[in-house]
Amino acid sequence: MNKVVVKKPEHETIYVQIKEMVLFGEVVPGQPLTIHGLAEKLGAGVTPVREAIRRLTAEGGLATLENRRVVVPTMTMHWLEQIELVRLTVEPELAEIGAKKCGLDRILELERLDALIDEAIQKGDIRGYLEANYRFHFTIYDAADALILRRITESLWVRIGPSLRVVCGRFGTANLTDQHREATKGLRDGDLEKVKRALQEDIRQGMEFIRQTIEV
Amino acid sequence: MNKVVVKKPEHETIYVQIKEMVLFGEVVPGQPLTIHGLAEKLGAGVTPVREAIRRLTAEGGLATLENRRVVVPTMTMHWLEQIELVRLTVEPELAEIGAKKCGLDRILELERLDALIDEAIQKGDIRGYLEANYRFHFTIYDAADALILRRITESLWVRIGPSLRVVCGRFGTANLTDQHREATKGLRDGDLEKVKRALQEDIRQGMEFIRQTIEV
DNA sequence: ACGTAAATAATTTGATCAAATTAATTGATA
DNA sequence: TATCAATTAATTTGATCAAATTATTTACGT
Repeated sequence: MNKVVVKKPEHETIYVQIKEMVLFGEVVPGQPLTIHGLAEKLGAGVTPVREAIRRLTAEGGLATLENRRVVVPTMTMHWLEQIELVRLTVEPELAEIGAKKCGLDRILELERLDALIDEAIQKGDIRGYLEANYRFHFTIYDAADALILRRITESLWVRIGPSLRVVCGRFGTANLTDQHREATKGLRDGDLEKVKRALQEDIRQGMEFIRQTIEV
Repeated sequence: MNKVVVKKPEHETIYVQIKEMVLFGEVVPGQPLTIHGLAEKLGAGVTPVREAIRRLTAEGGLATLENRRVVVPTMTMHWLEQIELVRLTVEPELAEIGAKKCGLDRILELERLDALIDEAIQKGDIRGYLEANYRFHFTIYDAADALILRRITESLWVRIGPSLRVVCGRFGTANLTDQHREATKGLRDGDLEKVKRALQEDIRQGMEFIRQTIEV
């Protein structure tokens, strides 16, 4: 009867929920969020929501104005360049390390996710696309078992989530392209360099899409 | 009478205080921290302390165990490598951008801080050394005005703060070396490449010190 | 002495409330 | 109608308390 069921505190659960709202485009750049509003929407008390917001703010997914108001940050060209620099350094590295450790089960999972992505694109399901795309990337990254790089990467993804939502909304999902097929092929062939290059190109394309939605 | 005095909330103040405890070595790797203990020590209520801890945990300066206990994380070789990779990418970049925008006032400030560092080394003042060293680096980085890179860097520094404290404690401050003189010379001469190389070398040296204190 | 179970203490967690702060609305005046 | 001050409403903030959880101590039997 060795119960290893570690009951997680509510602020942890709330944190994940709000993070996914940001990550998967349920929230729009510039949108103001109130503590009460979130608490009500999520059916939670105000205390756990506050802690979750602080955490997400520390990660860059939200921002507190000097008025103490919490908003979803809007992307700027200046930020985009910084994010791209770090993504292009960290994510291909994560992908290379991860690719070495990817077993067949994980490769199959990746191919399943890639199919899900295509399906979401077909249906124009923005939320579905964003979620499957996220899970595809982080399924590789998680294999790398590099906590710090992983957390840095996640903090960059929460920053671009709302912008990706705008991209999909403006241009539709049909025009989206990615390098996932190349990546999974590389994985199957054990070609680490191919995986790395695929991720690099995938990131560049993604950032380019976002770049087009930023007003000068 | 345009009063622009924005009174900051207490959790913000507490956050800064705890962060500096971590950053400047007032806290030791593995050390447990309690919410009540911090609240009492800092003369604050328990609510702001909780929010500050969540924030710092998100940045990696603290960690919550599965027991819900909060501790100062201990460095591992695995983490060290990840931190070094990102530091060597981001900080020289920040330094180069920052160096371009450094006016004379900032250069003078840097030389003042460098003198402070030497003084602290002389006196064996660990806390003084760590604080001056931090301010030296971030005086350059702040000039770059690149918020995202700056926050990533800060999150790496809170991870190494406690370890640097251990380094100083074990080997003494007398054996510390840095490349600050090279950096300030480069700044005065407008030699951006020199500044960048100095920072790279400075980081490499610092990480090497820490590496020696990690048990295998 | 040693290990184990029960009891006690300490801590975290989340709800609730009052005070402070900020935003929105109203109404008066030009 | 537009502007500005005053009022009202909404929100954040921090303290406090009860419940839940975890750690520590005590007591007991071998």
